[in-house]
Amino acid sequence: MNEESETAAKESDTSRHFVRQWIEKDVAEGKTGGKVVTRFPPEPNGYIHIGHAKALCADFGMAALFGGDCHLRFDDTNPAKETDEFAENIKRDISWLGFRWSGPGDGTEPGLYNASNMFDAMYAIAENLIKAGQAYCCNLTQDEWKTYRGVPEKPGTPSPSRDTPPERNLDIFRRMRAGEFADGEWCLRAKIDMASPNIHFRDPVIYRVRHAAHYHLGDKWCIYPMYDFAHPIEDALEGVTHSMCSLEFEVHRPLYDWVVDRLDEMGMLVERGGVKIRPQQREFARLNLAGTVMSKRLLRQLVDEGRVDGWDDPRMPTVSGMRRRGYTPAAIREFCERVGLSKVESTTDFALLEWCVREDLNRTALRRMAVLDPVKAVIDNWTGPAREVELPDNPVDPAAGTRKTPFGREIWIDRSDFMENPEPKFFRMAPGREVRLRGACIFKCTGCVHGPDGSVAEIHGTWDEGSWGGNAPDGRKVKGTIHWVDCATGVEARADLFGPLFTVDDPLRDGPDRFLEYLAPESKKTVRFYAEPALAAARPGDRFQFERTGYFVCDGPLAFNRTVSLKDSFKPGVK
RNA sequence: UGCCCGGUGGUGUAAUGGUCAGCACAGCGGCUUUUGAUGCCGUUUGAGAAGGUUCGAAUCCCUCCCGGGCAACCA
Repeated sequence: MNEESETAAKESDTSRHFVRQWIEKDVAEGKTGGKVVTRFPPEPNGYIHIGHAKALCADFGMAALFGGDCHLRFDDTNPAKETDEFAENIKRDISWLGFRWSGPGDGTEPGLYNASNMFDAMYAIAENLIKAGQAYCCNLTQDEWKTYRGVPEKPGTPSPSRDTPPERNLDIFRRMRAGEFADGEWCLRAKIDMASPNIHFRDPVIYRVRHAAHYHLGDKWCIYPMYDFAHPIEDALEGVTHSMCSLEFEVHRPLYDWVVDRLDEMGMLVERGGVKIRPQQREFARLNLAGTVMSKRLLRQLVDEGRVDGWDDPRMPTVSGMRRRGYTPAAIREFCERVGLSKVESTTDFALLEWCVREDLNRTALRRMAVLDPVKAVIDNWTGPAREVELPDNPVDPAAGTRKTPFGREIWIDRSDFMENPEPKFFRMAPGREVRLRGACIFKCTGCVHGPDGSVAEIHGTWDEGSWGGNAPDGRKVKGTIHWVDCATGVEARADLFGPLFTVDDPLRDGPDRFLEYLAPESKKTVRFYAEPALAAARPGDRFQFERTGYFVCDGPLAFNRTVSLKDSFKPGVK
């Protein structure tokens, strides 16, 4: 397939989603001033996960598609739980996924913005609002406000402070900033519509008092802007044209537009190519993955309670977990593309992610032989010295080359490749049968000896010297081919095997307080195994296919994590 | 029960008033195979319901049903 048709085939699949059509239209109508600008705006209070990867693909993907910029913006408007460590990890994870932020930036580095670097501007805008009679200070308690705000079906009651004159509001607001009030004592509200059926229009809080040190600005501020106020300002001041977020923000959109209107009135919208850039928000469905949870709070709980070994535990749906699991950036991106973008709330099969991972790894991972559940097989008629077999490093990519592997009288094979009393359709090793030892020779099993507990302790057999290389000189067919490791030279290593973290597709079926009830009792299993000598050279991060077994990633000296098993159409017990 | 959003095979999606509703994953069957992998071929399964507009509706309108969101000084 040539490059052109490949692109065409892809476009017919999922890339013409509603977001793309929306941006295409705006570009055609000249609303972008010649450049599409998007942004990815994480709050640095946790690690990003596969759900963020979907947003990343949308934000960076759309910018790339239209030749524009995508900013990375830390939405650090709530100092309570934000840290530099989280911010740095987010940057590392985004880079690892292959995305590069671009654009002027706010002076820290190109393409990078921090909401906190716009606090001065936000404060000035708030004062302008007060002067224009569009915002007022309110000292109702949160409980009192609940009553004033009312219920959606009926109009709310105006705050007693609603008609305070601007001069007094300005005075209180400045005292809020000066630190004269305790948390919650006063706040600043936008004066909009107490009768609106949209609760977010009923005089929302836009600034609150919060005596907490900010991870970058320390104690410079004791008042902080709320998301609904800050986000449209950030977008506008950065010249963002298309601002994408998840579905739950749909009802916030009128407020987003209200703030943008105010900025427009104040003449604060940036101009580009002779056009005023008016940022717009659209919403798409979050990613849900069957068999896991995606909420930052719940993931944090798993970490804090020691249910997993950390944010980067290979069972976690975090980007750092997936990296340690051996997933590739390309596979994760491909997965996100295939999931697509829509407004339908949905749950994606884990199988699709695994397919994307295998698809990528099949092309790129070097093959090695490793026996995870070893049992010894002895070639009783082997008399000569040890030999070497040469095997392709990757049969689907001849350019990967070959490697040599020792072979001798005693080898390890996998316990599951031998059946003393073979069931129907089992065509691996069994007494009286021939099987091919991959790359080496045809082996005829003559029997086995048992250990004290009755299990198979050692398998015996003979080899057909004329079949060296794997094919019988008389042309007879041998259906089964199994992998092996030479006992004399094999290296011992450790592997962690992972299963689903939860026992059901939807761990939240009984609500977020009971998801731990569905935690799988044994989602991680550690085994010691033998592998061909070439595996000893593996460096952390190297990915391999253990032939007939699965894909593994090196996680330390002679330590491996199973990324995903190979598909296996052999169904034991099925006739 | 106020407002907003959404309903296409098992799953995720495409189509934008005009061929038998397409693609992918999963499933199933077959061929190839020195990985029961990969590759290749085939195949099962779908418009939430009822009306209406139209020569023609997944697409437009209406009613109903179902699912989700919104009432933090979180984001």
